[in-house]
Amino acid sequence: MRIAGRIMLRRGQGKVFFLEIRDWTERIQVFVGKNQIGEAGWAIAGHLDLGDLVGVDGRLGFTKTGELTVFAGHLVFLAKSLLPPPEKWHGLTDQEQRYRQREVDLFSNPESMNVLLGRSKIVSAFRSVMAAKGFVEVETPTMQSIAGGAAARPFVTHHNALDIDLFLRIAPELYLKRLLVGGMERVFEIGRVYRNEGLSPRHNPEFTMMEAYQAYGDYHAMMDLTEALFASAIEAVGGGFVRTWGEATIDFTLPWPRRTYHDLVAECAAIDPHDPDAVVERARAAGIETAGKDQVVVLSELFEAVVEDQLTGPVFVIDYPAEICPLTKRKTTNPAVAERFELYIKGVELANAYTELNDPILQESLFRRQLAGLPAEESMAKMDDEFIRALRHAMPPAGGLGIGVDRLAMILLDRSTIRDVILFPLMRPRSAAPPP
RNA sequence: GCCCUCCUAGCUCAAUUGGCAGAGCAGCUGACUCUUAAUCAGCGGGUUGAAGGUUCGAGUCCUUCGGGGGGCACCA
Repeated sequence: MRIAGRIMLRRGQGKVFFLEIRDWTERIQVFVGKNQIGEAGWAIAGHLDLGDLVGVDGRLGFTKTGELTVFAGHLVFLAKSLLPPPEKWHGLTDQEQRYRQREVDLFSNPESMNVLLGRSKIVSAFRSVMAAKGFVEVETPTMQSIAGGAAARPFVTHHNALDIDLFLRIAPELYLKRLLVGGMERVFEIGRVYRNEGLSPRHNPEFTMMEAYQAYGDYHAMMDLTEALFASAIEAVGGGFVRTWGEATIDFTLPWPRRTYHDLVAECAAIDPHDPDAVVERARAAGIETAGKDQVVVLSELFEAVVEDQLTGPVFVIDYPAEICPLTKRKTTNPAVAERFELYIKGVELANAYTELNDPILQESLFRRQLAGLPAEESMAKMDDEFIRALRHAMPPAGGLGIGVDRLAMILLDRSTIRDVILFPLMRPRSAAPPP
């Protein structure tokens, strides 16, 4: 049999020694004996160090102690490690180095390898589900002249030939909806979005979002799709539907509860959300500044302060106040309520979806309106003339969905920080001179 | 931006009240043909993140700076 991999351990015993070789799936022991591989092979073997990559041809068998072993008949030097590997027992434990030198982390800590391969399984599962449901994967601009589709501070860059500033996208939403207008009835995109905001265990400036749009669907269809996607992701990484995340236990058994925003505020804050005085009073009690802010902005901040942390299991929070959802269709029975949901798990927002607003007249007026208490930067409502023009050609009624892939990976792979599920999280560059 | 905390050999970590900077692994030399983080004998390896200060004496105390981690804020 023939194997290749990195030398992780070497145990010498005179004219025979044992190697532990690891590839990205497994480790196996190799027996190398002077009499067995001959003078030339023994000469090569003398130069092997921990960290080197070698190829081995030999017979598969068992040692005296019963360990599965490749008895080397021939050794091939594949690549030399000039730098010493991390300590063989503890591996690389320093967080900074694990992120800065991810390649070393990956080959020395199998746990890290499994987590990051697990992330890839989740993304593959998403693609399989979407393909099975007839969605096509597309790619839309990541450099945009208007950073629309979400509320976030964008990164700015510059195109020299056109001499224009461009924003790195904060969401692909508006372009994907233009594809609906064009007749691509089921589209999705998995890609990076960029938000110029702080770093935290749940925030990296670039992160991966999946957005999907389904013509003739609505937000209920998106809830069903979300459940199907998560179920498939859970099956892909294994471990069942009742899972631990840190100290917590999360039960993903389908279906998940669908609770209205209104009911949750009433329940968690113990007030009537329709009573403006009660909302303001309760918000002040929670330490929220209310002066000069619209009622819905206060309500929204109250929701975050009082409700979000109590949303433990997977729960769809549905039917948001229309004023804070400028891209969402209103309920035909109640125009004050938008057909939107957010999926929360242990207080973390994992998904956000709408029945998409497809009325160009209303959309334009919502883009022009600015809610009091919200600076332009924090508003989703940014005028995008190209998008409005597209809507004027008639966009089919549709459901749209966005899922934070990194946060899902964190929860399904039981990691407490988003940096553990991103191959190369953003770090401040080292100022010291790099090694030669 | 604010608060807490950490930074000692390539890696993992010690160093008592402020009193000679150490160990294991890795490396080098030697012994060993069935080991399991192999073992045994020996040898090298340091501007203790940086600069300044207090002190007879600083890895240890103080100040500033750099970097990391955690938390807060931000992220509707």
